[in-house]
Amino acid sequence: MQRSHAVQNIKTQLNAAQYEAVTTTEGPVLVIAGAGSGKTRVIEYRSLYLVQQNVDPESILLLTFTRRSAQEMIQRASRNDTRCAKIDGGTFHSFASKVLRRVSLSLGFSGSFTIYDEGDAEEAIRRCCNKMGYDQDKEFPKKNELKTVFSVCVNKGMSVDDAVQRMYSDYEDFTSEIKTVQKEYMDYKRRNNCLDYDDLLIYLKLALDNEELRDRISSRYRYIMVDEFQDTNGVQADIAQLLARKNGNIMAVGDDAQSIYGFRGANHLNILEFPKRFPGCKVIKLEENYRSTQPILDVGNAVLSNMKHKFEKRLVSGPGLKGEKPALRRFDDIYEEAAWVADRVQSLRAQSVPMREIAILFRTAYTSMPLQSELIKKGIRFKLFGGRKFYETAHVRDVISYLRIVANPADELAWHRVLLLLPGIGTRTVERLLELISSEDSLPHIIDKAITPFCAGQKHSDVLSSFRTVVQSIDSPSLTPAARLDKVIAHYDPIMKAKYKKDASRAKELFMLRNMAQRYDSLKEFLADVSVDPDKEGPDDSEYVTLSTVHSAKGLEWDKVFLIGLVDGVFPSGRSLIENNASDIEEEQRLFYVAVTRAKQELSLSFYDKGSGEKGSGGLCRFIVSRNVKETIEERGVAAAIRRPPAKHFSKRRR
DNA sequence: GGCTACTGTCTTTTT
DNA sequence: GACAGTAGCC
Ligand SMILES: Nc1ncnc2c1ncn2[C@@H]1O[C@H](COP(=O)(O)OP(=O)(O)OP(=O)(O)O)[C@@H](O)[C@H]1O
Repeated sequence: MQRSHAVQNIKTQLNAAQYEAVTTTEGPVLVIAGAGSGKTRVIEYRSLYLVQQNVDPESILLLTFTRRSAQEMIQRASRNDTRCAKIDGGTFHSFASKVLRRVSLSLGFSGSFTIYDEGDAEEAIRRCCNKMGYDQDKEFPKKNELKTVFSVCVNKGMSVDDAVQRMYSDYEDFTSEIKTVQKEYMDYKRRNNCLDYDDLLIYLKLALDNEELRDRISSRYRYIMVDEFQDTNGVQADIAQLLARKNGNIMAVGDDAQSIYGFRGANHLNILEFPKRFPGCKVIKLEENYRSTQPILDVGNAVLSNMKHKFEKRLVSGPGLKGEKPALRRFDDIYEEAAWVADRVQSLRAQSVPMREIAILFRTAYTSMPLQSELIKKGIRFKLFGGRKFYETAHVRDVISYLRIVANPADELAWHRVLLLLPGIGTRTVERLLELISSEDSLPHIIDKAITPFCAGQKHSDVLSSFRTVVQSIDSPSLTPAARLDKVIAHYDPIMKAKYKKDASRAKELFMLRNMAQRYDSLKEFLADVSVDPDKEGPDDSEYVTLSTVHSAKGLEWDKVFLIGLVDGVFPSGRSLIENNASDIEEEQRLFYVAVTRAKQELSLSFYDKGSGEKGSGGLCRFIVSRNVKETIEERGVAAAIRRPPAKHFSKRRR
């Protein structure tokens, strides 16, 4: 009785196609539909529906693109039925990290592995190059280029030869050296008990390829749902398939026109070929858009129609929402634009528009700096997404490294970092110490055999013994991660003050880190989340404007959206133009489509003249210049720009 | 010999 | 503002 009431309730929240997707629980299902058509809502209500059919929530697995979106969906479903909180969800990477801690021994490595972020991986590669003496050659590929090659090999399933030829043909003469570095790098990670992001996927797939392990991992999952399937890569699609092999109940959701992670190996063909991969798959299309007004959708449609790959879909507002044509404004420079946007946000605030319903989107995070200072000047609170900084700043990494050596004493990069901070120790001494450290197998041994003897005859013996004491004291398993951080920070504080003079913001950030750590009981979990979950803070219900890269805005929506910096060479990015690679530029175009379709009621487009540099025209973004797109927008003069006195030319010089 | 402080270069997008 | 490379200092 109660159940049918609940199902009835679900039905009222969905249209017919959505309802069909929600209630088709058995077998493979593909939901493919345009932006704002209610795909996310399908996943949310399907989770709820399953649980209300008395499916064990722990047997439902929800794989999404960011952990934040998984958590949000689960949270919303839980509001209707608290059992939903037990649904298992996360990104492919976070799922892999969790599973591998459990089964790593069967694959031949310890469960206490460290996860490298991009910076760590590059540093490890640098060390491998040095070891081989390749760093002497100035022409040799840079470490980040090498990382890209290795990553492409994994994520696009290519050989080193193909990857080098396709992406860096200049380096073809180095191909055999590059292969050597790759081997060295793999060896290095194994010795140090570390995995990079790609390894997480590779090893998870490896585990799933083994029948017995696959059973151990996947038997508990009876229903699997994957969001944003157009942005999965080959390995991830394989993983999904292997996980679903037993029960066959898998739903993929996505929109091929919104594929924006090709640079990371995503293959938008995955979603189109999903029915081939899963024979008997039911394909459901959602036709109506519930998010945006028709004039906003018209811009999206015009962009869609310009794409080389033709998408037959057209976005139509289901409820027939009316609204203003999106406006396009031109500014003299980026500072004018920033000042104008900040002004507009301020007047919206004066009209009591909730700040949560406003977002300012841009192609690259660092171009938002002028805007940030304008908002600060006006006392408008904002939160920045994308352009990942926090965990990458030197001081945060320093502090985290102390914890890493405790969690995994074989983590050479962490030792390297921590030792270099000590006075009187430079690169040479660090290398000597690392040599000693690598031959010991536990932290106490390392301290006894390597650190203590070294400290003996040193000048700065006071600092060195303080270092030793701290490392020893944070090795106690009974301490919480936060308590350990306290000790580390106490030791690190004077080092930081010496390194960065008077910088209060860094101390504040370490305090934030400590607060985050407080939510964890286990050190390993905390460290795993630091690398696998970029989401820094907990829930925050204060009022703030969202500043975000378009990539990080995927799947989200706001009443008012300002899309700034629509300058050819900025958006599309200069990098994509310089290579003149058609598929890169198309990805930028899809990115623009994603950006436009975030807005519910009001969309403002703006650009400034940059003057043509080497890359791009420096004028208006090429995706807007097309006649059919221009017809969907309203070009506005900028009264505000004239109002601005030359004050900000001042700030321009100072920036 | 090894450490440190200084200078010039370059900055897409993210798990 | 972070990093690589370099010159000078202990
Ligand atoms: N059946 C419906 N009736 C009314 N509103 C709906 C319905 N389905 C979805 N919506 C609303 O439409 C908006 C967009 O939905 P949703 O975020 O699920 O779309 P999406 O397809 O996931 O979009 P994107 O591809 O951009 O991620 C949301 O505000 C959602 O609440």
